[in-house]
Amino acid sequence: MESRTAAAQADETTGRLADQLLRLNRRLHRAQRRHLEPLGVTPAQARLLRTVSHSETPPRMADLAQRLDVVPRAVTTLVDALEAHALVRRVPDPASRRVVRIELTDDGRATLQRLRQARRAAAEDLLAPLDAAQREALTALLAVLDTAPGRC
Amino acid sequence: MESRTAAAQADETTGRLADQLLRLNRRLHRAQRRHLEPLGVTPAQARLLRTVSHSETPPRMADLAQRLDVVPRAVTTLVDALEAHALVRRVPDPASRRVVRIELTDDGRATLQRLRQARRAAAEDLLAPLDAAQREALTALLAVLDTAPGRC
DNA sequence: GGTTCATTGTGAGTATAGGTAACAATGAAC
DNA sequence: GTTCATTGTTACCTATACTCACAATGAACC
Repeated sequence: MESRTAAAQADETTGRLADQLLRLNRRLHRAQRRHLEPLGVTPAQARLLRTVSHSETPPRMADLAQRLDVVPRAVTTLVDALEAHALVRRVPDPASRRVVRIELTDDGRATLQRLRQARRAAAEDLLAPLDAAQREALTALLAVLDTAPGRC
Repeated sequence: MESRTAAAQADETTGRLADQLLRLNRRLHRAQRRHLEPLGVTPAQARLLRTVSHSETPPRMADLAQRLDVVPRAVTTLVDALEAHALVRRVPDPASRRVVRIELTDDGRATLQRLRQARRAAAEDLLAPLDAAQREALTALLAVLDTAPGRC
């Protein structure tokens, strides 16, 4: 009987998490949009931009798709938009004519700087209620989820 | 100098959280979609269905918008879809001809049951790497964020 | 050589989830 | 009774990501 109660409790907790995450994500998305709007960059574009900047060598489209955990086709649209704003450049790979490498432009690097501040502000908006220790705890837990994909 | 390092560390943590949440949310969304698809219900519709079921009295559209933290227009679309599948019913309010109240149908109640299991399975997929204590800690942290909206 | 097969990126089209703006119907306040 | 706020909705737009199909390329194999 007690084990059933405990199990029900665990189910309740597990079920609640989905709602909490969805709700939080919606707020995060809004906060990001608000802060990124003046830069003319959407959240997904910003993420791609950061991913490019974190790569030692200019990544291929397929690399980006993998790192962003997205289907390759989705990367095309994002790069299209960023290239239209001259923040990145599609560069042919000399070694293989199939691959396209993505490079940051000077404009891209510049907006990346402003973007970091915007992101920090957005996260700050959202995370204001948590102190430093709680944020550490939260990232630690999320890191476990991110690195160990479970049954997904 | 050390304080700058600590501040930089905090910024790094704060910034990381955004990425982690976005990534996790994408996975959650996929897991939900996978599990809900056989039921013919999308994640947002499922959430609305649950919200209706948690209300003592049949909620108004505006109530749902507020509880779901979306704009009223978004609720219309969701209810349209659910009503098309005969899972909910729009009922005129006798007290005011402006308001529309949303009631679960018998079919709605039935799918709600199957839906709970699907959601549990989806959450389980995602949260497999965490033990019960960690899940408790995570919900606790998220609850703080949900209830105290910070500067949003 | 050529044939087959896998990789890479993208066009076309779709779905989901949300948002704005305008509006008609209604209720409330003065 | 005129003005104002609330409620839901019509119409349209955006962001994000998906599938499917396909052309171009490279690699492997005979």
